[in-house]
Formats: sequence, structure tokens, C-alpha cells
Amino acid sequence: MTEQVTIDADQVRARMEREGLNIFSRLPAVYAASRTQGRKFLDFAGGGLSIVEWRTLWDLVEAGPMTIRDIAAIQRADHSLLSRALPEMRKKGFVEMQRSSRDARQTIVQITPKGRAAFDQAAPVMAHRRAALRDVFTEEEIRDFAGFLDRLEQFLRIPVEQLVADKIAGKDPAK
Amino acid sequence: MTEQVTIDADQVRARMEREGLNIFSRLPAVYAASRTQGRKFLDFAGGGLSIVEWRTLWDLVEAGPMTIRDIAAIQRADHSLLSRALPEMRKKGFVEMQRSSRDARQTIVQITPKGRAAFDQAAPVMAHRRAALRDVFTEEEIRDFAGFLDRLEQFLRIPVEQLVADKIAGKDPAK
DNA sequence: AGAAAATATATGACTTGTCACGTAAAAACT
DNA sequence: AGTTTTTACGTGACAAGTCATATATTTTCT
Repeated sequence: MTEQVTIDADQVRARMEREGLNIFSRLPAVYAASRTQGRKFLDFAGGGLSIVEWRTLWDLVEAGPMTIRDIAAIQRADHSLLSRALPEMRKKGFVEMQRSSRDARQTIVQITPKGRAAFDQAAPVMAHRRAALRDVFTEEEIRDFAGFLDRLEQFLRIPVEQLVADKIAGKDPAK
Repeated sequence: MTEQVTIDADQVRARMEREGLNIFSRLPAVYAASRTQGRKFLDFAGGGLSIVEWRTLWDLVEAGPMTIRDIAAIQRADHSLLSRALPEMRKKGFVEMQRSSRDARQTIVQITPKGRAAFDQAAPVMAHRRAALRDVFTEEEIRDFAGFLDRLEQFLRIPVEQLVADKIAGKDPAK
């Protein structure tokens, strides 16, 4: 018979609090919560759009027809995500896709009236969401927040080797 | 023959810039970049740990044995994520799991020497990463950043109905 | 004590995202 | 002109999350 292990509730609580200041470990939860809330807003609107579909229709409405790569670039996502989502959207009648005559590698994506209607149905609810966020953050705070995200994103692009090498070389140890 | 649609490169660029200030649309990319960089650090360290495994071992090292629910709470993730990851970790010899004798519903998870060794191998590299972040953000900025995440997370927990209802009722329209 | 409600975990089904690799077309370079 | 390199897209394989639902135990309430 193995004796029972005991849990130290204080330690567990302390760990939870300490992790609050760890940006890396907070991102997954914040992003997951954002995605979940986004999906609930879309459900509420009733158009049956997924997150990716909503983002894509919005991009197409705002910036007009463009290539798959353009959409991926705007969303800062891998092209394969769109490459998979778009045929489904075409099947639903939201977009049209045609091979570019200027560059036969490219596929030009364009919203249809039906896609526009789906966008129009979801847009007011999604606009409410952004407006509600502006009740909680001032214009300036949003800019600061976005600035932090910019800087973090830049940091996240630095290759591992460089970050570890710098440290090992003792570069900027005190900075 | 359908005439070719034209792409307005300026509009596409403008859209990309405008989205820079949309917190909601930036989170996926920032989180994905963080996850990718995290995985590269773990690969670099060589212990063969996944992100979830790393986080879990770290929690167990820092806070001692605890239930699946405790781990999920610390990571602010759904318990099912851990419920799936842990049996695999046990198979690898990183953790032990035993049913609590005090409450037969609970499973108490505990790190093994092998799990500790895997943690020790990854930890210095992961510590480098956090140290490198502190080269880019001051102590105070990290606190501000975490504060923004707190407030955003709180916002994201507000149910849709409430947010939309408030807006429709014209509550705080100017705030 | 017995019934009802809450809690801990497991599991199936799904979405969002990545990377690696293949293919076709275009661009750049001899 | 022909070869090499780059670019755009498709696709298979995987990771990290979510939700909904089922089951076994506890807890709470009458």
C-alpha cells in the first residue's frame, strides 16, 4: 500500500498567482477566451459563420478582391488555413475564386452577394463587441496594448539560436 | 469569358495596417507565434517535450502534487486538455497518477524523477527565453502588459447577451 | 437515510493553427 | 534560350484548444 500523496493548496494558489505575470503562459488562455467569445457572438448573430469565415468575409468587404496569400497576410496566418477554408466558403456561396490571368499561380478571391449578406448579418453584432471593448479600454490604452503586441510579436520572431547564443555569450547580462 | 477582377494593393495594405489596432484580430497571430517559438525552444533543449508537457512538468515542480483540475486551473485551460495529455506523460514515465483516497473522484498527479530530469533539461533554455523577454520589456511594462491581459480576460468573460443588450439599451453610449 | 445536485474525470467531435512537402508557374540569372 | 530559384497554392500529419455528454463519487437537502 502506497501512502497517499498530499496536496499543498497554498503552493498551488501561489503558483497560479505567480503565473499571472508570465506573459507566455497567459497568451493561450486569453486567446482561447477571445476565440470562444467571438464564436458566441457569431452564433448570436445567427449567420452560421465560423471565426475564419467571418474574418475572411470582413477582409474581402473592406479591401476588395485579393489573392489567398493577401488574405493570409492580413490575418497573419499560414496560407494553408485559408487554402482549406475557402473551398468550403465557395461551396456555401460566400465567395468566388478564379485563377489570375496575369499570374496563373494565383487564385483571386472575391465576395459574392450571398457572402455580403452573411457579412451584413454578422457585422452589427461584431461591431457591438468592439464598441463594448472601447467601454473598457480607452483609445490610448488600446494603442499601448497594440504597441505591446507589436513588440512581443517582434520578439517572437527572433530565432532561438540567437536568443540563447546572446545569453550564453553574456551579452547584455545586466540590461 | 468573364473579365478579370482587379486587386487594389493599396486597399489591401491599408486593411492590414488598420487591423493592427484590432486587439481581437491580433491575438491569434501573437499566440500562434508564441506557441511556435516555445516549441522551437523545447526542440532546441532536446528533451522531446511538447508545450503542454512542459507547462505541466513546470507546474508540478513548482507547486508539488495536485489534481488534474488544479493543473487545468493554473494553466487556465479546459481539464480535458490535461485529461488527454497526462496518460501519455505517464506512459513516458514523467508522472505518476493515483486516485485520491480522500475523494475517489480525484486523480492526484505527481512528477517522477524521470519527469524531473526532463524538466531540468528544458528549464535553462526556457529560462533564457523569459530572460530575453526581460531585455525587451521592463519590469514595469510587463506588469502593465499583464494588467491589460487581466482586463481583457475579464471582458472576454462577459456573456454575449449582456454586452449586446447593454448596447441596444443605449447604456453608456458615449463612454 | 434517500433523493437531488454538484464535482472530477474521460472521451468523442470539432476548430484553429502550424510545418513539411509536392507541384506548377513565374522570375532571375547565366 | 535554358537553368535555377522563387513564389502560390494544395494537402497530409500533427498540436492545442474548445464544448457536450457520460459516468462515478461526493455533498447537500429534505
